[in-house]
Order: sequence, then C-alpha cells, then structure tokens
Amino acid sequence: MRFRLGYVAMTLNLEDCSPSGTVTVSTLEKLGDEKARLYRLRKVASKNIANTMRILRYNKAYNIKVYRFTSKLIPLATHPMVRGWNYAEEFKKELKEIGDFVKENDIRVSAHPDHYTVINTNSPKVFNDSVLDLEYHVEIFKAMGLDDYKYKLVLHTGGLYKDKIASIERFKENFIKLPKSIANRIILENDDKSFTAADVLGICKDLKIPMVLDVHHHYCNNGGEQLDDMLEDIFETWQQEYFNPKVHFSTPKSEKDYRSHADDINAEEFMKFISSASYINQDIDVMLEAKNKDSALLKLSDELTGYGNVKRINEAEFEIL
DNA sequence: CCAAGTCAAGTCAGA
DNA sequence: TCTGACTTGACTTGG
Repeated sequence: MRFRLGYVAMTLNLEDCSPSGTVTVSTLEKLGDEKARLYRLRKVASKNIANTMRILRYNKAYNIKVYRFTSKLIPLATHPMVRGWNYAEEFKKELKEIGDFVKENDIRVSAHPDHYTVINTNSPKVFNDSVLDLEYHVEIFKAMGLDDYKYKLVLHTGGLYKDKIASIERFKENFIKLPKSIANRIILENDDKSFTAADVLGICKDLKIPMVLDVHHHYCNNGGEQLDDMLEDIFETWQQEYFNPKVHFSTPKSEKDYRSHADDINAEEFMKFISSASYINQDIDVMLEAKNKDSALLKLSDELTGYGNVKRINEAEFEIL
C-alpha cells in the first residue's frame, strides 16, 4: 500500500508567501471611489495568485503532490461590495498558468470552502450565499482549466438543527437543487461535532459521491462507531474517481483542547492509522492538518523513515511493506 | 516596529 | 432573543 502526504494552503518555508492576503470591508469603504477599491483588490489578489504559483513550485521541489488551495485567493470575492468584478477574466493568464502546472505535474489540488457554506440550511438566504461561495470556487477552478472529474471541493454536512435525521434529509434535498457544475465538485467530510463518519458515509452512498475521512474528527465525534468497520466502505465511495481516497489527519493539541490541531503530526498515531488502513489494498492520499503546515509534513516524513515496515519513495510518498 | 483588537459569512450553547 | 465561542491567519490601528 502506498500513500502520499499533502498540506493546507500555506508554506512556512518561503518568505512573504501567503496566498490568503485580504483587505477588510472597512478599509475598502474608507477608500472613497470605485477605482481605488479595485486597485487595492487587484493588488492583493495578484499577490495571492503569484504566491500560490510559488507554493506549487516549492511543492514540486519537495515532491509534494497533494495540496489544498486557500479559499481566500480573491479577497472578498463573494462580498456584495465586490460583486461584478470579473476576477477570473482579469487573472485569466495567471490562473491558467497555475492550472497548467497542476496538470503537467499531476498534482492533486482541492479546496475546502469554509464553514459558512452550509448546504443543509433552512434559510433561503444562507443557501443562496452558500451557492455563491461555491460558484466562486468553481469559477477559480474553471479559470485554471481544472475539470470537475478530478478537482474537488470538500464540504461538511452542515448544522444539526436539533434533528439529525431531518438535517441529513435536507442536505440531500438541497444537494439535488445545486447546479451540476457545483454538485459534480462536492465531496463530503465527517466533522468533529455534528455528523459522524457513519452519518457522512450514508449520505455519500445515497448521493454517490466520495467521502473524505477525517481521522481526528472521527475521534472527536463518533457515536461509538469503529473506524475499522467503515474504512473499506469509505474507500469504496472512491471507486469511480480519478484520484485515490483522501484522508485528513491531524493530531489533537492536548487532552483538554482535543479538537484543536497540534503544531505537528504524532508519527506514532499516524502509523497506527496507516497500519490499520494497510490491510485494505488501497493507496491513499493523506492531507495533514497541522499548525506547522509543510514543516510538519517534512518532520513526519523524516520520522517515518524510522519505521521498519515503511519505505520512503520520496519526501511525500511512502510504501508500507 | 510591535502588540492588541478585529475581521463577511453560520451554528450552537447558554444567558 | 441576543451574545459569545468556535478557529485562525492576517489586517488594522494605537502606542
């Protein structure tokens, strides 16, 4: 069994390289005219896009082939104040360059719209805003030339609204209402408070969409379910996909602050999961969520060489013997 | 230059 | 019905 490692959004090892620079609404409001606002937005977006390209080149140098884009690439993209700005057209060349690089190097990129995007909401306004946010993500992928077969958006199920069954049903009903261009991109992840891996697996099977397993979330929120009982079924949801099943992995910050992410990845715990998964003959990609981002990835990578049954193929790819 | 306070958005618990 | 926590990097402003 082989697995690859990836990380989220930002590298700690390049100077001044945030892809998530932004500008606040109040600052924009203080800039009186439209021209000044647009100038500011362009400047920030342009830097974010350039930094994303720098990060991808850096990733290539370290053989890191799994990466999550920031959702903040275009500042305030879906805010009413910015409506009408055709950022995709404006940065067409730069975005296409990113997409071409991704395809040339067969990098697995994704995005994770944040928790304000709620498909199973009761509120038409929240649903509408969520669609706008998803459209923004889709726009970016399209401008990059990255198709909906390979390149996905990871979402959570949403809120419980005091009735889990009804909330799951509403997720499915609302999912079906989404434009195909959005629905085709969506894959679901279990969360740390509301919807367990078994809940999400059920939804994914019904909707025939892949499920991202978050191991840490599972330990936060599981209703007594055992991972070993579900792993094969979870991987099965990826049967029709181009990429292998994706798993999120992070280490709890502390016993007291269990749900937060630690700085690094605990190699021992990581190997426990990998060993349990290795019984299934299925290669996977593991997205690491640690405060130390790619530094945590490289640290884990070094530590994994200490395990006798692990063969390191390169910095971010391994085989279990 | 540094530190403290703030940030577009949703949901939930608790007041 | 309303407020703060959640979580988090980066912006903004005050010193």
